[in-house]
Amino acid sequence: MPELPEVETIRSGIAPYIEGKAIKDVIVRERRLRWPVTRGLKQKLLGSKIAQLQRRGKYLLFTLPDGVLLIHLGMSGQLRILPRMLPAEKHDHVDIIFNGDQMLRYTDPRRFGCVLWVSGDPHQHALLADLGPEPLDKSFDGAYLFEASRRKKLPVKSLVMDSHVVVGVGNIYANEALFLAGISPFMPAGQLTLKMASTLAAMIKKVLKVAIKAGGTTLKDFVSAEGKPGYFQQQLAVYGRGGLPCLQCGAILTESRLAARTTVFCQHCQRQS
DNA sequence: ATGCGGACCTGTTAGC
DNA sequence: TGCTAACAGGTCCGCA
Repeated sequence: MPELPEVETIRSGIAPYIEGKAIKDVIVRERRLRWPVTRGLKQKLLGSKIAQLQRRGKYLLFTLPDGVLLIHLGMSGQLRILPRMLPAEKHDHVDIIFNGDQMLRYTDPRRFGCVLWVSGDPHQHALLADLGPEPLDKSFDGAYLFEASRRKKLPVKSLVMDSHVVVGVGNIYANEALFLAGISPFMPAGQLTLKMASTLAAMIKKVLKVAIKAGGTTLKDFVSAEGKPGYFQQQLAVYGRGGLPCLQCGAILTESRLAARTTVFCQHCQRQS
């Protein structure tokens, strides 16, 4: 479900409800996520206050006095603020209950996400240590992307979706950014010029920023912490528009598969090489 | 080292 | 209507 804008929407939506709140109870109904939910999670969390909620790529980091709660939503994860006593449904795997009347509920039908306790510096954790820069940071720019693409034969779309190169760019926004940059998703990364890499980096930033402002993209079931959908889908130029006319030139958009992911582009507007 | 395909899961939808 | 196959917003791992 979530790419960077959706995770950021969740982060900013949840933060005011939980920062400074003490944890009163923790209920784990299903430990079998991507990695097993940390044993003894309840003991780690009970009684402590969440100092802040940060994001690194698509990971959420809940900072507590003795460590960090690391949550990833995978493809189908949801994180919502709900009334404390709301009955659990089928895929409601973890509840974190606060003093007062609210809880944070983790729901994930496909169970590709994770809920892990990390003691010590979370950025040293194996899942975070090797991540690339944040796309909205200054360190991610054309020069960086150009350098990262040298001697690479893989398609440029796969390059920008590699979290070790840059975090947060999933299938929707990779398609959109490549369209805005006028670059074919299939172009071998090593064929990018510095100018193309600069345009692409700029378009990645642009599309992510606009999507964050819109509260993310709701194709099917994405909802924010408060249960509200996102609105960026109204601005998608290519994703989900295969077979429809290109908004720029009117040619029919091509839909194909690249690395087992749906890829939509305009053969006229997006250069092959 | 690089790049690809498979794997992990369930739910929904398209097609016969 | 019902069955089956394909597909879905992620990403780690093993293999060539």
